Amino acid sequence: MSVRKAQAAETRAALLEAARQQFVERGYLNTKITDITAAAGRATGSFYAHFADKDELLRALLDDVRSQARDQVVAEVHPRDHDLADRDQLHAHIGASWQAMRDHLPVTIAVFESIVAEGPRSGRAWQRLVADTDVLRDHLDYLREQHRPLPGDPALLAPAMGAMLSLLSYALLTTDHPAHPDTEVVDTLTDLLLHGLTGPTSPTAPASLTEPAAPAA
Amino acid sequence: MSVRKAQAAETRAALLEAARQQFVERGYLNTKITDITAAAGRATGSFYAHFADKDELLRALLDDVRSQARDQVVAEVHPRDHDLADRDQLHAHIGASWQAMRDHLPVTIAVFESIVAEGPRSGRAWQRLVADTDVLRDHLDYLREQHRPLPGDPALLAPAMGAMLSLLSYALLTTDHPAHPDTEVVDTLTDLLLHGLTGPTSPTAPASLTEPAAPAA
DNA sequence: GTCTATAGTAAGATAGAC
DNA sequence: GTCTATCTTACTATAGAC
Repeated sequence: MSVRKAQAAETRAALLEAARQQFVERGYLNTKITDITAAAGRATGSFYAHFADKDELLRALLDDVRSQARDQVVAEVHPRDHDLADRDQLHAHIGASWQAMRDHLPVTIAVFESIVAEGPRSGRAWQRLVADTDVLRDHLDYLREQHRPLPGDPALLAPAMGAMLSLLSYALLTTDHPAHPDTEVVDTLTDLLLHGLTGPTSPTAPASLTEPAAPAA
Repeated sequence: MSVRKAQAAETRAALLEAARQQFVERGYLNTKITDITAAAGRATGSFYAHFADKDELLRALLDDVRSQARDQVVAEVHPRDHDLADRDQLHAHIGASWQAMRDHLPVTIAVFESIVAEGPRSGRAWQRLVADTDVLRDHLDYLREQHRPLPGDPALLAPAMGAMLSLLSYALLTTDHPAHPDTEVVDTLTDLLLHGLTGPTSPTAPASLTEPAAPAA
């Protein structure tokens, strides 16, 4: 690679990194092109040598995230018959999603804002919710095929679960002094999604069929 | 009321109504002041005789919604000891929330967009999630006081449930051809939140203690 | 490719007649 | 209070030297 190309790649990388920082600091919509170039220590005009506009830069950031995610998936292998009704496996799924959103917080924020900014008629919020919960839905379909009891259509359940994770992570991760640590959030969401508000044993079930009335925690 | 005042009130109402329409059509952020005045059949300058900016207009819309909601709450009375572990009552709660978001769709959309536009550092997403699920949290606290089993801290559970409702409603209600009717959504969310993915009876429980194996739907 | 300087644009907000 | 016309601003995006 020539010196010129290396410098160009460096500038491009600096712009991407500066953008990440600014997106967390100001949000995607409030970040101006000049905010990015200033944070990267470059001139305004240099931005356009690498990206047509802010949107194209965001797509570049997204590509990075996706290629990373692809590597991870390949590394882990991910069979369809994961049993989401098993607490450990559900916990792992939710924990991984949460961690991914935290790891890629600038992109998480930027994508969220850009989708909302597109306006309601675009229908992209639903599109993305469906797309992002594709794997989840596949697992639920598998459960259904096995005649496991499910509270509803996997095509609706998966986006619903994704909505909870997505908005809650956005809200919590963008708070300076989070009221709840990650472990608590993941544990709570796991138990909520696994057994609901009523807990593992229904409180209305006759006591004789359950344990000898354990004292509540 | 004088004629002049009546005309003014009429213009104000026309602006509010036009804004509602435009917010659904274009979204809050993409709606220009001129879009509102044009849709209301008024001149651009007239806007500023009634509102300082778009944000103040949104606050006016919010006040309308809040006063309506207040009336409804007063009408229904709403005791703290509603039992959210009872399916009918949980179903009613979720159904009412869903219906409210649909009824006030323009404001739902606008508030959502304006919060996101404020950027991540404002922390307002979490603030609003907590504020909007205030009543829900109160019900959960009550359950906890009665030593009912809960999957986690009501201070986290309530916002989590609110996040699911909020983002899912935004995504679904802004789709032209919704893939799922309201009744299905409310039913599914109710069952998911009540008993989780595992359904009312744990699939790992010995069959002898449950019903004689009903065929899956 | 990167810089400085500037052109272009879109929208918010105001002035002043009626 | 409402209108038309205009001012202002803030940002995007480009031009042209190096």
